[in-house]
Amino acid sequence: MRSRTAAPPPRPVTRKRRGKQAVTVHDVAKIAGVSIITVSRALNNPSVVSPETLARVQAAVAKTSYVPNLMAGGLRSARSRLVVALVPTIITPLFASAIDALTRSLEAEGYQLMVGQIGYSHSREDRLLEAIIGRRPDGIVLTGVMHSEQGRKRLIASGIPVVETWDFTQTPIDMLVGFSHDAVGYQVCEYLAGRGRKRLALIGADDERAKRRKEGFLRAAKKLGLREPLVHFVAAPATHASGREGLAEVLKKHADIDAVFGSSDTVAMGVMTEARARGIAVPKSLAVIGFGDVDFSASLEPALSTVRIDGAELGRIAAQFIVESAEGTRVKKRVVDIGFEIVERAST
Amino acid sequence: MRSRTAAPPPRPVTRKRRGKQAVTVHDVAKIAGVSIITVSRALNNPSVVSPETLARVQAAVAKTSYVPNLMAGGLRSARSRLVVALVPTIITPLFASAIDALTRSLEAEGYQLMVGQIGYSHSREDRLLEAIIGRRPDGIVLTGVMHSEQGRKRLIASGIPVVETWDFTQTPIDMLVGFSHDAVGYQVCEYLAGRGRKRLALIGADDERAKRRKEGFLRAAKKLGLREPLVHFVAAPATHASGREGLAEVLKKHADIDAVFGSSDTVAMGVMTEARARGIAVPKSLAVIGFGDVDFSASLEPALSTVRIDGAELGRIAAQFIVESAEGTRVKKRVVDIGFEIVERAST
DNA sequence: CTGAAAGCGCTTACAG
DNA sequence: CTGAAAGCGCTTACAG
Repeated sequence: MRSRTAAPPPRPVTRKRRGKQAVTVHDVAKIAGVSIITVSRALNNPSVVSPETLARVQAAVAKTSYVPNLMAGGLRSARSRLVVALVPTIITPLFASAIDALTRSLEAEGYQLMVGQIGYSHSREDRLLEAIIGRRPDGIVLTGVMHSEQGRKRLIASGIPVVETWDFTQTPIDMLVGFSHDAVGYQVCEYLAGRGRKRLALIGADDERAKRRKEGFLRAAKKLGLREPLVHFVAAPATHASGREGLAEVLKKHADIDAVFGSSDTVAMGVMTEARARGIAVPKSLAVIGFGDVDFSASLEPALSTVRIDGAELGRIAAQFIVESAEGTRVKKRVVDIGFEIVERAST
Repeated sequence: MRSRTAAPPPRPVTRKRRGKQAVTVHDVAKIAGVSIITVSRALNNPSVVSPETLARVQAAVAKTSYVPNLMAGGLRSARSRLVVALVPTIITPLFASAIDALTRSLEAEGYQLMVGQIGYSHSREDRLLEAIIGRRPDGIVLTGVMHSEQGRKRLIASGIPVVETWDFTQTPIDMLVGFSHDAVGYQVCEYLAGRGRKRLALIGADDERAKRRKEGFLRAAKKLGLREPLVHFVAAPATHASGREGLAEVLKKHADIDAVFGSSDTVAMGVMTEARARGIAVPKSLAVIGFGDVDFSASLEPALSTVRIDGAELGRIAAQFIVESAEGTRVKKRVVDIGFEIVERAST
């Protein structure tokens, strides 16, 4: 007995338990015959406890099916080990390989990725951001989202490391891994011109990045002395149907269009479908190129030319940025351009 | 001064702050001139505080950009207000509308949805489950995943409410909203037979649900006196390319196949692509029907017949199950069959 | 309508 | 290598 007048009261046996879940460090410690801090160390830093102690703790963990409460750990350590990725919608096949690589890379370092869909509208953004910041993630990865000034301010104010991806902006919030959409547009135009195409059109979504591709595309066309390309934009997200309608609209204005750059492979597929329905031969009469090189692009008939981004590499770099920031390492190179590649297939 | 020998020491002014983030209830309370519990009430239960107090707290919150730490709140209240949805992969368009409805319904009740991808392999399942249970979510929604016995046991042991979706099993873990895949297979077979098709094939992924559709499909074929349908299954997830290859393989065995049921609309699209490449007319020589009624199905050429599931309704019901469980309401009807609908379009 | 105290389940110093 | 105490930032009783 120490200097306190009374021993601390034992933990009440009657405390509420939510089902069988509420196994705590205390239960494990008791069974293993050690203190709670030793249980914590055995789990988080096993090399500093003796082999026998480790074994006893592990046996107790197994016996009780103990799963540490990460809210408690995160609260005390100010390290949630949670990373949130924000995407426009959960289904965009474009981001699949990047999200996948991000998940795996973070997992290898002991972090978990959770995905939140922010939608293309800005209305829910504020509430969602609050809910996310409230969880105190160790990092946030933005994938093709968040361009409201208020949202940006809120993120900066939160002090949470932020990695923007799939883009290359002049004013990154924090860290960035992406590529220049302007350059994509420019080079795709050059590529189509190099294949002998002269009367171009651009079809797809009106999101920020597509708009920047448009600018590069139009600039290149001007420089190359081509007729100004027709632009048909619809509200994001653009679909297969958008591609079909887009081609129909574009042909109304100029029946002589000989090449289309779609804002995604899905849109480009829609363009090809509409062309076929109208008896327009691809690529003979109309060249079609997409963006993203997704799952189905290579196996379409004709196979779809497209722009490929190394999503896996992008995901790995984003993970590295987050982990280094969370570990307190100074991330030196905070902006990475991963480039892109034009993939030539039968459709052009 | 009360009976303690010394006043509690003031909160140290030097405590570490992570950036500007570490605004706490204490900071807000100080500025508003109230106690921390009043701040908590103003935020969570505003009707019980006086209008003037409420206004002062709200002003202080705005001034400090305070975002409550949900880890702390969740730890104390044993209510994380977090729901986790587990999907095979983040991109499956099939689940998009359900995830979307789930997100919105939960949000309306003050819960957040986070999506975790479990993959089709079972190798990462255990670690992922531990990471999820560790966050103490108020509910878990399973979407076309989790059939390892160990995983099921672990979930049951956790005591967390679980809703299984997109399926109708004999032994639900807890709650369930789905439909019978066996019935889908049976009725699709009847439908194709009703359209005069006699030599059927099934192409797609080998996941649990597709296998059950197969069983219904084969049973119906037998009952109707049709030749036993050819089955070509590939490892999940099946792609557009799987559909192309599948048709090629099936035709090697029986060149006279006159109808194909794909395990997803993407697979069915691949089947149509391969048919076109081979000069096989759809639907004249070959009827094709898919599963899921996704985004692009209606705008393909020919438009794709398919099986539609009301994903939005499914998502809403799943959200209701979780919220009622979390609020302590006894959920009476714990199993809901939402059925399905065969959508006839040009491809059949 | 408002507040002081206690405690959720961990991990961080600090000590030995 | 191991442990007792303190505290992360909230919310829950309990009291007035």
